[in-house]
Amino acid sequence: MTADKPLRADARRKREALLAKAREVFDTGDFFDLRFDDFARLAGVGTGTLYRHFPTREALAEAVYHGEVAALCDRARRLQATLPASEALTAFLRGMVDHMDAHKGLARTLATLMADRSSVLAEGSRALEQAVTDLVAAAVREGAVRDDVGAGAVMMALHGIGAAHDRPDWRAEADGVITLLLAGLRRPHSDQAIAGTPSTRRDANSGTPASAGV
Amino acid sequence: MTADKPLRADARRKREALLAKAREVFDTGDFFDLRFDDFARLAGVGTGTLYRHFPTREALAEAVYHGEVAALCDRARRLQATLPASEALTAFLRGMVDHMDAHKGLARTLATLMADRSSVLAEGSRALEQAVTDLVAAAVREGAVRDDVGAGAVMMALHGIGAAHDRPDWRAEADGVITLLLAGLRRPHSDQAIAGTPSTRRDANSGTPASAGV
DNA sequence: TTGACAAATGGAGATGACCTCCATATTTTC
DNA sequence: GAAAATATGGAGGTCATCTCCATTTGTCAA
Repeated sequence: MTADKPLRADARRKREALLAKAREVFDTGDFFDLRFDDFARLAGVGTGTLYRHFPTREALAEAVYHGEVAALCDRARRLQATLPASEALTAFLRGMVDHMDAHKGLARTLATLMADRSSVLAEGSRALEQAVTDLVAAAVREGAVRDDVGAGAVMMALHGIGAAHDRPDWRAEADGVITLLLAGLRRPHSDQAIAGTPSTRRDANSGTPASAGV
Repeated sequence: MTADKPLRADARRKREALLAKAREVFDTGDFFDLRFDDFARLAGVGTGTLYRHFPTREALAEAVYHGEVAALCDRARRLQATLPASEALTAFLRGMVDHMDAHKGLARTLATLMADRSSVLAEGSRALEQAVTDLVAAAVREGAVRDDVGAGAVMMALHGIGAAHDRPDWRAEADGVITLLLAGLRRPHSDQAIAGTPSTRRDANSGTPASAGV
């Protein structure tokens, strides 16, 4: 797919400088207060060069994001090889919050960029989603986790955690979300229904959207 | 707080026109492809007038959002008055997805704007959060729902649903999130722990962030 | 080493969106 | 119906974004 060309020496150097500065500025959270041109200057690079390497803010974000995702995927794989499936899942999700907490500015920035309708990042997170899918699938196979809710739902919730930066009580609430997810994923004992009735019956029906009330 | 002045007749008319057009364009999803100036023209209003009424895109969004939130809060109150607490909560959350599904473009637009670091909207959703908080609190009082996870977590997850527009299988996944939330909220039977151990013990400790993992 | 070709750089300047300002128009009040 | 108050609209200033190309830097063969 990506036929990566050998890239000349100085090009590589500048590119690296840009990425490094980007990670730094992302983490500080100052990315949006910065003129893109000024960012170039800050990284010791001309405007043209910046644009040559990263045509848009999103492209830059994507590159940074890739690193993040790769690290998380590694971690997922390591956990899956070490722990029983459901524990691996738990550890991964809990760790995810830790990670976001430690790099709040970055998570914040990425979530913001993600929300801009540039599905560029969605593409980048494909790998992450695969990792989560694997974790969930393993836990399902192990029998500890229900099989009627896909990993996509978990991804959505994670997205919510990332996007809800600037909530005053972010950490506690993020942990809360994970707790609910994990508790919710646990295979129901016998009584399928939770409480009350779903507004629309659509358990095994992913086609027709029901345009019910308000 | 907001000392609403009587507002002259023509002003009211223009304002209304702007809001109507806004709702329309939001719902179509074309809001971001539109120069703000052109939006004014589209609503049959001069640029100056647009800016007088809504100084920023976000201000406009907030106004539209207010209507949405009010409707949802009404619905929450109605449900709470009609149904047992846990059923009311279920119905509300399920209905929320229905609503987002029916007005996907609008939800999309709002979520995007929400993510731009303009906590203007966060302010606007205060009321919605209060409604959810009330629903959860009632369910807790009724004994059907755990009391160690606040409504904030639910808000986060909802935010995730809204923000994760443009997922190909959005509807099913959104339903999945709600299912997990509801199942997770159900008061645990006896075994508190879900599966495995949380990476950091912090159940009654909202202060120190643990910079663990990855 | 040197010459020649390819690749990359950087910053001056065009572009175009955003927002302000104020002369004119509309509404309200007395 | 006239004056005072309030609102309108669009021409034009401002400023971030991005393009273009003359110049510099790196690579490779002889």
